[in-house]
Amino acid sequence: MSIVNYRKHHCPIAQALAELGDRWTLLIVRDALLLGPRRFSDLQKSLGISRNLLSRRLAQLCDAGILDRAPMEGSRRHIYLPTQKCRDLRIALLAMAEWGEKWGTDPNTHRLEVLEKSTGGPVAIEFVQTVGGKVVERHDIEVVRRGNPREPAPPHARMAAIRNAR
Amino acid sequence: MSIVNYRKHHCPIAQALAELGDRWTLLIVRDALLLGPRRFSDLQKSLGISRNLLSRRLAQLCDAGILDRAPMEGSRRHIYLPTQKCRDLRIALLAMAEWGEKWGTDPNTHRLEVLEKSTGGPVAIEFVQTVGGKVVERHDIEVVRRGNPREPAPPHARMAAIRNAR
DNA sequence: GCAAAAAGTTCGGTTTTTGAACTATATAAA
DNA sequence: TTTATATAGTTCAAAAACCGAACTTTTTGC
Repeated sequence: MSIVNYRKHHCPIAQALAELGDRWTLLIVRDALLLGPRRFSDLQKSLGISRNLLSRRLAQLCDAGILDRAPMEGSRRHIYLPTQKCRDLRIALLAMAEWGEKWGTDPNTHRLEVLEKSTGGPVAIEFVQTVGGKVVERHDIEVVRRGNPREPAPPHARMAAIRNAR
Repeated sequence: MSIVNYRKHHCPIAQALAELGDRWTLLIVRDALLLGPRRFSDLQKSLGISRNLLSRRLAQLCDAGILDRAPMEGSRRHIYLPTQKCRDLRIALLAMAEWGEKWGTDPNTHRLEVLEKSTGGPVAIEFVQTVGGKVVERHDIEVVRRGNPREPAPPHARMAAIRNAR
Protein backbone atom coordinates (compact mmCIF):
# COMPACT_ATOMS: atom_id res chain seq x y z
CA MET A 1 0.00 0.00 0.00
CA SER A 2 1.22 3.41 -0.83
CA ILE A 3 0.44 6.56 1.06
CA VAL A 4 -1.75 7.49 -1.87
CA ASN A 5 -3.96 4.54 -1.16
CA TYR A 6 -4.23 5.21 2.54
CA ARG A 7 -5.66 8.59 1.66
CA LYS A 8 -8.45 7.05 -0.36
CA HIS A 9 -10.04 5.52 2.70
CA HIS A 10 -11.47 8.77 4.09
CA CYS A 11 -11.00 7.30 7.54
CA PRO A 12 -9.10 9.05 10.31
CA ILE A 13 -7.17 5.89 11.15
CA ALA A 14 -6.03 5.56 7.56
CA GLN A 15 -5.20 9.26 7.63
CA ALA A 16 -2.96 8.72 10.61
CA LEU A 17 -1.35 5.72 8.98
CA ALA A 18 -0.66 7.74 5.86
CA GLU A 19 1.77 9.77 7.94
CA LEU A 20 2.87 7.15 10.43
CA GLY A 21 2.25 3.78 8.88
CA ASP A 22 5.60 2.70 7.51
CA ARG A 23 7.94 0.43 9.38
CA TRP A 24 9.95 3.07 11.24
CA THR A 25 8.07 6.30 11.72
CA LEU A 26 6.28 5.37 14.92
CA LEU A 27 9.52 4.21 16.47
CA ILE A 28 11.24 7.46 15.58
CA VAL A 29 8.33 9.29 17.13
CA ARG A 30 8.59 7.08 20.18
CA ASP A 31 12.23 8.00 20.68
CA ALA A 32 11.59 11.68 20.15
CA LEU A 33 8.68 11.65 22.58
CA LEU A 34 9.92 9.41 25.32
CA LEU A 35 13.66 10.04 25.22
CA GLY A 36 13.46 13.72 24.31
CA PRO A 37 15.28 15.64 21.57
CA ARG A 38 17.49 13.35 19.50
CA ARG A 39 20.24 13.76 17.01
CA PHE A 40 20.59 11.75 13.86
CA SER A 41 23.03 9.29 15.32
CA ASP A 42 21.16 8.88 18.60
CA LEU A 43 18.22 7.67 16.59
CA GLN A 44 20.31 5.58 14.28
CA LYS A 45 21.98 3.76 17.14
CA SER A 46 18.95 3.24 19.31
CA LEU A 47 16.76 2.07 16.42
CA GLY A 48 19.19 0.20 14.23
CA ILE A 49 17.62 1.77 11.14
CA SER A 50 19.75 2.24 8.06
CA ARG A 51 21.08 5.75 7.61
CA ASN A 52 19.53 6.43 4.25
CA LEU A 53 16.06 5.57 5.44
CA LEU A 54 16.46 7.50 8.67
CA SER A 55 17.47 10.46 6.59
CA ARG A 56 14.35 10.17 4.47
CA ARG A 57 12.04 9.54 7.40
CA LEU A 58 13.36 12.54 9.31
CA ALA A 59 12.84 14.72 6.28
CA GLN A 60 9.27 13.46 5.96
CA LEU A 61 8.58 13.95 9.66
CA CYS A 62 9.89 17.50 9.48
CA ASP A 63 7.85 18.21 6.35
CA ALA A 64 4.80 16.81 8.10
CA GLY A 65 5.39 19.09 11.09
CA ILE A 66 5.84 16.21 13.49
CA LEU A 67 9.48 16.96 14.24
CA ASP A 68 11.41 20.21 14.26
CA ARG A 69 14.96 20.25 12.99
CA ALA A 70 16.81 22.71 15.19
CA PRO A 71 20.35 23.82 14.38
CA MET A 72 22.84 23.32 17.19
CA GLU A 73 24.86 26.27 18.41
CA GLY A 74 28.36 26.55 17.00
CA SER A 75 27.83 23.72 14.58
CA ARG A 76 26.06 23.06 11.38
CA ARG A 77 24.41 19.97 12.87
CA HIS A 78 20.87 19.53 14.01
CA ILE A 79 18.75 18.17 16.72
CA TYR A 80 15.28 16.78 16.15
CA LEU A 81 12.59 17.67 18.62
CA PRO A 82 8.91 16.91 18.90
CA THR A 83 6.27 19.45 17.93
CA GLN A 84 2.77 19.65 19.35
CA LYS A 85 1.58 17.38 16.56
CA CYS A 86 4.07 14.84 17.81
CA ARG A 87 3.16 15.27 21.46
CA ASP A 88 -0.46 14.69 20.53
CA LEU A 89 0.54 11.17 19.58
CA ARG A 90 1.61 10.32 23.09
CA ILE A 91 -1.66 8.90 24.31
CA ALA A 92 -2.05 6.72 21.22
CA LEU A 93 1.51 5.49 21.49
CA LEU A 94 1.12 4.72 25.18
CA ALA A 95 -2.10 2.87 24.50
CA MET A 96 -0.18 0.74 22.02
CA ALA A 97 2.54 0.23 24.60
CA GLU A 98 -0.03 -1.03 27.07
CA TRP A 99 -1.26 -3.52 24.51
CA GLY A 100 2.30 -4.59 23.77
CA GLU A 101 2.94 -5.17 27.46
CA LYS A 102 -0.19 -7.22 27.86
CA TRP A 103 0.01 -9.28 24.69
CA GLY A 104 3.63 -9.16 23.57
CA THR A 105 5.74 -12.28 23.76
CA ASP A 106 9.18 -10.94 24.64
CA PRO A 107 9.80 -11.57 28.36
CA ASN A 108 12.64 -9.02 28.42
CA THR A 109 10.51 -6.11 27.35
CA HIS A 110 10.57 -3.19 29.75
CA ARG A 111 7.38 -1.45 30.76
CA LEU A 112 6.40 2.14 30.22
CA GLU A 113 4.79 3.52 33.32
CA VAL A 114 2.73 6.67 33.09
CA LEU A 115 2.83 9.02 36.06
CA GLU A 116 1.13 12.27 36.95
CA LYS A 117 3.95 14.78 36.92
CA SER A 118 2.55 16.94 39.68
CA THR A 119 1.85 14.15 42.17
CA GLY A 120 3.92 11.21 40.96
CA GLY A 121 0.85 8.98 41.11
CA PRO A 122 0.19 6.27 38.54
CA VAL A 123 -1.99 7.05 35.56
CA ALA A 124 -3.99 4.84 33.19
CA ILE A 125 -5.54 5.46 29.80
CA GLU A 126 -9.33 5.19 29.89
CA PHE A 127 -12.56 6.04 28.18
CA VAL A 128 -14.14 8.92 30.08
CA GLN A 129 -17.53 10.60 29.81
CA THR A 130 -17.08 13.92 28.06
CA VAL A 131 -19.65 15.39 30.39
CA GLY A 132 -19.30 14.13 33.92
CA GLY A 133 -15.76 12.87 33.62
CA LYS A 134 -16.53 9.40 34.91
CA VAL A 135 -14.52 6.43 33.66
CA VAL A 136 -16.52 4.22 31.27
CA GLU A 137 -15.91 0.47 31.20
CA ARG A 138 -14.22 -0.64 28.04
CA HIS A 139 -17.00 -2.98 26.99
CA ASP A 140 -19.59 -0.26 27.46
CA ILE A 141 -18.43 1.60 24.39
CA GLU A 142 -19.76 1.87 20.89
CA VAL A 143 -18.31 3.66 17.92
CA VAL A 144 -20.31 5.48 15.29
CA ARG A 145 -19.17 6.94 12.02
CA ARG A 146 -20.13 10.53 11.38
CA GLY A 147 -20.05 12.77 8.39
CA ASN A 148 -19.01 10.60 5.47
CA PRO A 149 -20.96 9.84 2.32
CA ARG A 150 -20.07 6.22 1.77
CA GLU A 151 -21.62 3.35 3.64
CA PRO A 152 -19.66 0.43 5.03
CA ALA A 153 -20.12 -2.85 3.18
CA PRO A 154 -23.28 -4.48 4.53
CA PRO A 155 -22.72 -7.48 6.77
CA HIS A 156 -23.45 -10.66 4.87
CA ALA A 157 -26.86 -12.21 5.36
CA ARG A 158 -25.40 -15.53 6.34
CA MET A 159 -23.27 -13.89 8.99
CA ALA A 160 -25.47 -15.02 11.83
CA ALA A 161 -24.72 -18.64 11.13
CA ILE A 162 -21.47 -18.79 12.96
CA ARG A 163 -20.13 -21.48 15.12
CA ASN A 164 -17.14 -20.84 17.34
CA ALA A 165 -18.21 -17.28 17.98
CA ARG A 166 -17.82 -16.26 21.57
CA MET B 1 12.72 -3.52 9.12
CA SER B 2 11.72 -7.08 9.59
CA ILE B 3 9.65 -8.41 12.41
CA VAL B 4 12.83 -9.97 13.71
CA ASN B 5 14.31 -6.55 14.23
CA TYR B 6 11.29 -5.13 15.98
CA ARG B 7 11.68 -7.83 18.57
CA LYS B 8 15.20 -6.75 19.39
CA HIS B 9 14.03 -3.50 20.86
CA HIS B 10 12.65 -4.93 24.09
CA CYS B 11 10.11 -2.15 24.06
CA PRO B 12 6.36 -2.71 24.29
CA ILE B 13 5.69 -0.34 21.41
CA ALA B 14 8.08 -2.26 19.17
CA GLN B 15 6.44 -5.46 20.42
CA ALA B 16 3.08 -4.19 19.30
CA LEU B 17 4.48 -3.11 15.96
CA ALA B 18 6.01 -6.53 15.44
CA GLU B 19 2.46 -7.85 15.20
CA LEU B 20 0.72 -4.82 13.76
CA GLY B 21 3.34 -2.73 12.04
CA ASP B 22 3.01 -3.59 8.36
CA ARG B 23 0.98 -1.55 5.93
CA TRP B 24 -2.32 -3.39 6.27
CA THR B 25 -2.72 -5.13 9.58
CA LEU B 26 -4.07 -2.18 11.55
CA LEU B 27 -6.63 -1.47 8.84
CA ILE B 28 -7.79 -5.07 8.86
CA VAL B 29 -8.10 -4.83 12.63
CA ARG B 30 -10.00 -1.58 12.24
CA ASP B 31 -12.54 -3.23 9.97
CA ALA B 32 -12.93 -6.24 12.22
CA LEU B 33 -13.38 -4.06 15.29
CA LEU B 34 -15.53 -1.26 13.99
CA LEU B 35 -17.55 -3.00 11.32
CA GLY B 36 -17.83 -6.34 13.06
CA PRO B 37 -17.16 -9.87 11.77
CA ARG B 38 -15.97 -9.78 8.18
CA ARG B 39 -15.50 -12.25 5.38
CA PHE B 40 -12.57 -12.35 3.05
CA SER B 41 -14.24 -10.39 0.31
CA ASP B 42 -15.77 -7.83 2.65
CA LEU B 43 -12.26 -6.95 3.72
CA GLN B 44 -10.86 -7.10 0.25
CA LYS B 45 -13.44 -4.72 -1.11
CA SER B 46 -13.46 -2.23 1.73
CA LEU B 47 -9.66 -2.08 1.97
CA GLY B 48 -8.61 -2.47 -1.63
CA ILE B 49 -5.81 -4.80 -0.57
CA SER B 50 -4.62 -7.42 -3.02
CA ARG B 51 -5.99 -10.89 -2.39
CA ASN B 52 -2.71 -12.63 -1.88
CA LEU B 53 -1.62 -10.21 0.81
CA LEU B 54 -4.98 -10.26 2.52
CA SER B 55 -4.75 -14.01 2.59
CA ARG B 56 -1.36 -13.90 4.27
CA ARG B 57 -2.31 -11.16 6.69
CA LEU B 58 -5.43 -12.99 7.80
CA ALA B 59 -3.41 -16.12 8.39
CA GLN B 60 -0.93 -14.15 10.48
CA LEU B 61 -3.68 -12.45 12.44
CA CYS B 62 -5.29 -15.80 13.18
CA ASP B 63 -1.96 -17.32 14.20
CA ALA B 64 -1.36 -14.35 16.45
CA GLY B 65 -4.74 -14.85 18.09
CA ILE B 66 -6.00 -11.45 17.02
CA LEU B 67 -8.71 -12.81 14.74
CA ASP B 68 -10.70 -16.03 14.89
CA ARG B 69 -11.51 -17.83 11.69
CA ALA B 70 -14.98 -19.25 12.20
CA PRO B 71 -16.47 -21.73 9.73
CA MET B 72 -19.84 -20.74 8.37
CA GLU B 73 -22.70 -23.16 8.74
CA GLY B 74 -23.41 -25.29 5.69
CA SER B 75 -20.36 -24.05 3.90
CA ARG B 76 -16.66 -24.51 3.93
CA ARG B 77 -16.14 -20.76 4.04
CA HIS B 78 -15.14 -18.63 6.94
CA ILE B 79 -15.81 -15.48 8.77
CA TYR B 80 -13.17 -13.54 10.63
CA LEU B 81 -14.04 -12.16 14.00
CA PRO B 82 -12.14 -10.23 16.63
CA THR B 83 -10.78 -11.94 19.75
CA GLN B 84 -10.20 -10.27 23.09
CA LYS B 85 -6.66 -9.51 21.98
CA CYS B 86 -8.16 -7.61 19.08
CA ARG B 87 -10.74 -5.82 21.19
CA ASP B 88 -7.95 -4.68 23.49
CA LEU B 89 -6.63 -2.65 20.57
CA ARG B 90 -9.72 -0.55 20.38
CA ILE B 91 -8.59 2.24 22.66
CA ALA B 92 -5.25 2.54 20.90
CA LEU B 93 -6.90 2.57 17.50
CA LEU B 94 -9.42 5.18 18.58
CA ALA B 95 -6.65 7.33 20.00
CA MET B 96 -4.98 7.16 16.60
CA ALA B 97 -8.28 8.05 14.97
CA GLU B 98 -8.56 11.11 17.16
CA TRP B 99 -5.09 12.19 16.07
CA GLY B 100 -5.99 11.55 12.44
CA GLU B 101 -9.10 13.71 12.81
CA LYS B 102 -7.17 16.53 14.40
CA TRP B 103 -4.10 16.50 12.17
CA GLY B 104 -5.09 14.72 8.97
CA THR B 105 -5.38 16.67 5.75
CA ASP B 106 -8.27 14.96 3.96
CA PRO B 107 -11.36 17.15 4.33
CA ASN B 108 -13.64 14.26 3.36
CA THR B 109 -12.61 12.04 6.23
CA HIS B 110 -15.46 10.92 8.40
CA ARG B 111 -15.19 11.04 12.18
CA LEU B 112 -15.35 8.17 14.61
CA GLU B 113 -17.45 9.14 17.57
CA VAL B 114 -17.19 7.14 20.75
CA LEU B 115 -20.34 6.73 22.82
CA GLU B 116 -21.19 5.11 26.11
CA LYS B 117 -23.39 2.21 25.12
CA SER B 118 -25.57 2.30 28.22
CA THR B 119 -26.34 6.03 28.12
CA GLY B 120 -25.49 7.12 24.59
CA GLY B 121 -23.36 9.96 25.97
CA PRO B 122 -20.13 11.02 24.29
CA VAL B 123 -16.86 9.55 25.50
CA ALA B 124 -13.26 10.75 25.24
CA ILE B 125 -9.94 9.03 25.74
CA GLU B 126 -8.00 10.46 28.65
CA PHE B 127 -5.24 9.91 31.14
CA VAL B 128 -6.84 9.06 34.48
CA GLN B 129 -5.43 8.63 37.97
CA THR B 130 -5.28 4.93 38.75
CA VAL B 131 -6.29 5.74 42.30
CA GLY B 132 -8.92 8.45 42.48
CA GLY B 133 -10.08 8.21 38.90
CA LYS B 134 -9.63 11.89 38.16
CA VAL B 135 -8.74 12.99 34.65
CA VAL B 136 -5.13 14.15 34.37
CA GLU B 137 -4.22 16.93 31.95
CA ARG B 138 -2.20 15.69 29.01
CA HIS B 139 0.79 17.90 29.72
CA ASP B 140 0.90 16.78 33.36
CA ILE B 141 2.20 13.35 32.41
CA GLU B 142 5.61 11.76 32.50
CA VAL B 143 6.67 8.35 31.34
CA VAL B 144 9.24 6.17 33.05
CA ARG B 145 10.80 2.98 31.82
CA ARG B 146 10.71 0.06 34.21
CA GLY B 147 12.36 -3.31 34.37
CA ASN B 148 14.82 -3.38 31.53
CA PRO B 149 18.59 -3.79 31.71
CA ARG B 150 19.68 -1.43 28.98
CA GLU B 151 19.86 2.31 29.37
CA PRO B 152 18.64 4.76 26.77
CA ALA B 153 21.40 6.55 24.87
CA PRO B 154 22.46 9.52 26.99
CA PRO B 155 21.30 12.90 25.72
CA HIS B 156 24.16 14.69 24.06
CA ALA B 157 26.11 17.25 26.07
CA ARG B 158 25.50 19.92 23.49
CA MET B 159 21.80 19.31 23.61
CA ALA B 160 21.12 22.38 25.68
CA ALA B 161 22.36 24.64 22.93
CA ILE B 162 19.22 24.67 20.86
CA ARG B 163 17.66 27.52 19.09
CA ASN B 164 14.15 27.27 17.74
CA ALA B 165 13.03 25.08 20.62
CA ARG B 166 9.59 25.87 21.77
C1' DG C 1 -27.63 -27.37 -14.88
C1' DC C 2 -25.22 -23.14 -15.77
C1' DA C 3 -23.28 -18.70 -14.68
C1' DA C 4 -21.45 -16.01 -11.34
C1' DA C 5 -19.32 -15.15 -6.85
C1' DA C 6 -16.16 -16.44 -3.01
C1' DA C 7 -11.87 -17.57 -1.24
C1' DG C 8 -7.99 -18.35 -2.20
C1' DT C 9 -3.05 -19.52 -4.88
C1' DT C 10 0.49 -18.58 -8.35
C1' DC C 11 3.21 -15.59 -11.05
C1' DG C 12 5.84 -11.55 -12.90
C1' DG C 13 6.82 -6.89 -12.13
C1' DT C 14 7.22 -2.66 -9.16
C1' DT C 15 8.26 -0.36 -4.68
C1' DT C 16 10.37 -0.33 -0.20
C1' DT C 17 13.79 -1.45 2.68
C1' DT C 18 18.41 -3.03 3.64
C1' DG C 19 23.45 -3.03 3.98
C1' DA C 20 27.61 -1.50 2.57
C1' DA C 21 30.60 1.79 0.62
C1' DC C 22 31.50 6.55 -0.09
C1' DT C 23 31.55 12.06 1.10
C1' DA C 24 32.36 15.95 3.67
C1' DT C 25 32.60 18.38 7.77
C1' DA C 26 33.59 18.63 12.95
C1' DT C 27 35.74 17.32 16.98
C1' DA C 28 39.53 14.94 19.70
C1' DA C 29 44.05 13.16 20.26
C1' DA C 30 49.09 12.97 19.38
C1' DT D 1 49.85 20.61 13.23
C1' DT D 2 48.72 16.41 11.63
C1' DT D 3 46.00 12.48 12.19
C1' DA D 4 42.13 9.87 13.74
C1' DT D 5 37.50 9.36 14.78
C1' DA D 6 32.62 10.74 14.87
C1' DT D 7 28.70 12.89 12.63
C1' DA D 8 25.34 13.40 9.15
C1' DG D 9 24.46 12.30 5.38
C1' DT D 10 24.27 10.27 -0.10
C1' DT D 11 24.65 6.61 -3.60
C1' DC D 12 24.05 2.11 -5.26
C1' DA D 13 23.01 -2.92 -5.70
C1' DA D 14 20.45 -6.63 -3.66
C1' DA D 15 16.67 -8.49 -0.89
C1' DA D 16 12.07 -8.31 0.84
C1' DA D 17 7.46 -6.63 0.61
C1' DC D 18 3.76 -5.45 -2.15
C1' DC D 19 0.77 -5.13 -6.35
C1' DG D 20 -2.29 -6.60 -10.23
C1' DA D 21 -3.74 -10.01 -13.09
C1' DA D 22 -4.64 -14.65 -14.21
C1' DC D 23 -5.88 -19.07 -12.59
C1' DT D 24 -8.35 -22.87 -9.26
C1' DT D 25 -11.82 -24.77 -6.77
C1' DT D 26 -15.84 -24.66 -4.19
C1' DT D 27 -20.34 -22.49 -3.31
C1' DT D 28 -24.38 -19.87 -4.47
C1' DG D 29 -28.17 -17.86 -7.36
C1' DC D 30 -31.25 -18.53 -11.00
